[in-house]
Amino acid sequence: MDHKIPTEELSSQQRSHALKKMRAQPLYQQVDNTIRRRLIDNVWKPGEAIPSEMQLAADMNVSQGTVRKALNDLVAENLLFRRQGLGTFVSEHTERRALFLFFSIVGDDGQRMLPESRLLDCTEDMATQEEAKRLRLAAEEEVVRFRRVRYFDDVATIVETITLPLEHFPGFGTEVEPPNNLFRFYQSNYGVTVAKADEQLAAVSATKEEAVLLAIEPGTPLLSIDRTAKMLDERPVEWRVSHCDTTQYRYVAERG
Amino acid sequence: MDHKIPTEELSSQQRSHALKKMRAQPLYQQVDNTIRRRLIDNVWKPGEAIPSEMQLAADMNVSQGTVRKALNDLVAENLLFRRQGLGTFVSEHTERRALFLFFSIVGDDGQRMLPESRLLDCTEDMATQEEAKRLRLAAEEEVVRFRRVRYFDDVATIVETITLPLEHFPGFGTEVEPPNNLFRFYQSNYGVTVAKADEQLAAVSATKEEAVLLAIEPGTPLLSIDRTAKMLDERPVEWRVSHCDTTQYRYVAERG
DNA sequence: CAGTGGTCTAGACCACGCG
DNA sequence: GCGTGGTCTAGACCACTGG
Repeated sequence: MDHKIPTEELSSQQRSHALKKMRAQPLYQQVDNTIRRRLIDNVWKPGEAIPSEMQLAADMNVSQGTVRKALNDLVAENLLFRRQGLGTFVSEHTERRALFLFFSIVGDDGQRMLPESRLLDCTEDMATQEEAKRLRLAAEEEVVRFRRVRYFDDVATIVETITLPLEHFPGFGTEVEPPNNLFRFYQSNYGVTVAKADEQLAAVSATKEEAVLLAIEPGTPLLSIDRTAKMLDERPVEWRVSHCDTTQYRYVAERG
Repeated sequence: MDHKIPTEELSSQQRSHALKKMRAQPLYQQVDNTIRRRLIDNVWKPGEAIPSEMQLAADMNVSQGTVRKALNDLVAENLLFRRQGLGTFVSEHTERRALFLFFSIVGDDGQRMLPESRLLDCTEDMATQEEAKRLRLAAEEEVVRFRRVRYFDDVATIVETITLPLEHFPGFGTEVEPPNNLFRFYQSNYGVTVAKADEQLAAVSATKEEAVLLAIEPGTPLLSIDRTAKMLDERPVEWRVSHCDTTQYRYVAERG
């Protein structure tokens, strides 16, 4: 920060100029980081409007254009969205967001829909070695582990095993049954916003139990989707392994 | 592009202002489309530098900032890349690009590498109904169809079936054997640039033939990657179905 | 050194949503 | 009408590259 005049009697504009030279990071990245931090700290909550570009620019002693560039990046990451004439808002985990951002299974016809869920079991336990690794937990930490079957149009299609660090989800599953849209539930009840997810896919054989649950033959090929969901600050918060019968459904992706 | 030229004694600023009102499309999108068109028409070829931002701005009678915004979008789509101090360049299908943009299989350890290929067969034929649908071909069009096995560290892992419209690839496969990096070959030898690809994944059982080729048991679950690759103008140019043994490898994706 | 892209500002006007 | 974001311009200075 320095590109403004290093003298005494300075207007706020001149002041920030004085500090803007020799900056290690571009101004718009500093603005980006500041805003990101406020999202992580829940200073601005999902669904709410953040201050206007002009307001933010005045607060941070930068021009509107610089704020705008920072906001553009955050909008591109789906952390914020804009509505012309209204303002800039913090993204929420709506049904639509879940469907298009974090759910990649579609019907043979390309139809997108969220499957219904039926809970199989839910227990609290110490993290296994694999769970600790995926969730970056220290040894001996507690987790909630639950499984469910998911249905498209009443046809059982997916068996899911989900592990959550109990630290971030106190009392999870002991009071109320986990709802179908988990990400929205994490956000509204625990202040945990899922921002990104890494997925690893492989083909596996249906176990006997999976065969019963999905009404298929044991050994039928299933698509395994191994997903780690992360918060705004990149910390993992959910590990989910979904085994999906792809007779009538497909996992879709776009590259390039 | 119209908001310039047709007046006599106006400053360029006045001129552009006078005609920039009431435009249907933002200026930067018109610039984007113009540049995109030149890429599609191979006016600027892969690897080459395009004119500088200042030059483009002067050519199109817009400000550098407007050109910049258009270029930013094209860079975000990986169609162009910039090198500070040097210029803006048209992207090429390098090994690196193939690996990170269009190849999603990684080792258990997260290691990325391109597998070697061995051609099984290669024939010219009429497009099947399915092929015509995937490649958006009219009835009775000719295609080249070939299959190959791909090896990671000399271990057979993937069986691929690839279909190309002969129209875009005259003489393909009859003269030289298709190389390992096909996209680069399409680009350098046929002027066909693959810009995007849609993928559909499912789990399938290995056929007897696949079992032999991959040295596995028949019925072993394989990951099926059904991919349609598209040119800059969205026209499909390659249909590829890869059946991958995921014992030691994974398909990776990132969401959100 | 000149030329390129990268950052930043200041200010104009437009398009939209709401009271 | 007013405040919001959306587009566009003009011009400044920085950082990097090559000759």
